Amino acid sequence: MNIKEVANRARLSTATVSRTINQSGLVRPRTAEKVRRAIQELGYYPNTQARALVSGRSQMFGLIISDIVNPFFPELVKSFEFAAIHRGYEVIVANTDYNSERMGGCVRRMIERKVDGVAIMTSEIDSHLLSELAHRRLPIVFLDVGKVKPLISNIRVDYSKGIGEAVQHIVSLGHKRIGFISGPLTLKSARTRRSAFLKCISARGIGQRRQSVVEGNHKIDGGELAMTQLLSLREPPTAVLTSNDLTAIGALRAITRTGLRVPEDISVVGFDDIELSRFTQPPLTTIRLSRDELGRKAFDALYETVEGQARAGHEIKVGTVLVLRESTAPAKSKPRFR
Amino acid sequence: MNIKEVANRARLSTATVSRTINQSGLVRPRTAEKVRRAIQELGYYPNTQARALVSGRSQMFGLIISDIVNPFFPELVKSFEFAAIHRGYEVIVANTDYNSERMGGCVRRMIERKVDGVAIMTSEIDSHLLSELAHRRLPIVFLDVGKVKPLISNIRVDYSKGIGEAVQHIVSLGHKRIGFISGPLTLKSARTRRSAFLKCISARGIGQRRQSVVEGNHKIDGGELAMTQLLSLREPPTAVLTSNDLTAIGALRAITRTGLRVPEDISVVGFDDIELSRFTQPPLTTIRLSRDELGRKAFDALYETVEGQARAGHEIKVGTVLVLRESTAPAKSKPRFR
DNA sequence: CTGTTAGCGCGTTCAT
DNA sequence: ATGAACGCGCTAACAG
Repeated sequence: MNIKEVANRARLSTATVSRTINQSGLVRPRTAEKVRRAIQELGYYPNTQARALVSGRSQMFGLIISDIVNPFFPELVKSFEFAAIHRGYEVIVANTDYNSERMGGCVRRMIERKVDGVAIMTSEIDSHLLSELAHRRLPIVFLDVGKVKPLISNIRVDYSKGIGEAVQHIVSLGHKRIGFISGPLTLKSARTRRSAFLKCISARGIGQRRQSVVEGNHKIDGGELAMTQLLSLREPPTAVLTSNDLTAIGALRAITRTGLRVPEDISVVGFDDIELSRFTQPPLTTIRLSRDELGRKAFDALYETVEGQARAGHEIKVGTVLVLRESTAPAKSKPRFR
Repeated sequence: MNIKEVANRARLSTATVSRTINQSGLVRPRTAEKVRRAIQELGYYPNTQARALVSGRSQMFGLIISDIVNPFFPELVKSFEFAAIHRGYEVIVANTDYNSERMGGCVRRMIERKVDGVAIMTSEIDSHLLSELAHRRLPIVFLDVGKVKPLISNIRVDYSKGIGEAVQHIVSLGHKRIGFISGPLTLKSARTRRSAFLKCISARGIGQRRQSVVEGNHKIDGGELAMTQLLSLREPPTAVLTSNDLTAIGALRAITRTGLRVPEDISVVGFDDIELSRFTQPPLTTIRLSRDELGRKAFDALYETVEGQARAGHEIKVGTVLVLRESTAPAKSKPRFR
């Protein structure tokens, strides 16, 4: 089943069939109709491989993420794919499992499959991989890494706005001792969030103790552990910001387990606004980073670069915004500790 | 950058290079070494498209799921991909969004991309799509749908064991009124789970009222709503089984909101054992269906069919097993209702 | 407007 | 053991 069979059936040449399929406009409507009928009757689909071979474009994008099981990513993947399909692109997804060595394998696969571009949405990037990539003249879009160049786009997340709003919110509720549970500091994104928080705090002239900034692992158990640490301080914070929602959920658990209540005794703020956050007990006040937007804009960046004539890279901003729910409340004058 | 350049550099023919790459064994070790060096120096990767074109095999599998955002699927996708990469296959994932019309588009994409096989892991399948697929001589693996034929494999989930264990567990705790919250009955999988439950119940000679089997939507809000219905009955059930964990989490919420407690007042059992279930309040007793196993076995089925000489379909069983956590407890003699 | 034909990069005969 | 040449399905350049 190929273009030749269609041509035979329509009693036309393969060229005419090809032109009809590709809407080149140089085909008489009546002829085109014949072609379409033949295609219909045979249930013919063009062979993408062959097309890719001759055109040099695979119409595929790679999407590299850390871990599809992390609830941060599925929405990102979904919106990226949605945008892609819409434009006739296919997506190859690869997980690095937070392992920068696996990244090499992912990139290799992408190159072998001749993708037209790659979105690298992980927070860890091996720098010597970058040179390998640049070498390939492959359009890439990064998340918060490196700088814009020809072929290289970048999505910049503006953490400061959302975190600023959160700190403002917490401060206006009368909280004085504000803690922070970061992600694993090996992750660039975790470091960025942490320093954005610290900057915000000090900009407001709030004294910040070293010990009330602790490290989690961006998972529930890490959040729980970290919160337990904070609770064991002589003067525990009355409000805690976290580096992602899973961490916040862990914190919720630690607090509840101790017999304290959220938000009456301690306020908690998450980060990301994953689906689940609406359903925690209590629903989580959190800083939303729209993965939907991230995925869509990542695709757009690649698409613009590939289809555009200049092949220029783009710099795209994505904002964060505070979502108020029920895990934050005014500070008690005398918080009840055991 | 192609095989010809490598050949030139190694002062050999493209045929020899090709043979070396494909391990045909017909190359003198010293010659092969030359080729490898040239490949190394040029950083050459074979063009997968061209290979696919000539070999007729794309080394890609399609994976069709309902919705990557549904926490049931990411693990499945991950294990499928893991197995695939391991064997040199690439994966194209497609979401139907529970929309059987979109399924058509997904299948179309798969065919266009000339995948070597498709795993259809959604619970809804348009029957007239099946004929289209069968027509293509495309290896397929289904989940609980249809029967095994040449090229067509099937994964059968044995719901009865896990559900049997759960019912047994609940009954042995002294519960008499056992409710069930199903998934949307438009979904085959939901209907299967529901009827497995009903069969179990009646097999044990437990009277089952119609009204204590209600329909959810496999999401948290649906579970909450359905549980609210159950709670408003004159004699609400003292234990509730659900069609998936999200539903169970919704039920948890509804119960807690009413001022009742889990498991003291009402026991809840989930289904699937998603990651999250360990972290609910209380941790969820649930019937585990390993998505990991599902993904791996789905890949294996396709792989065996494609690489095997007989191209036969396979029937693979996947079991379920009860995971005891803390959302179930002995029935109170007189449950406290408001 | 339509047909003929030359590659795209590679695997695979068929020679040597 | 190695090389020359054909063809996979398609698009594009050139002819008509």
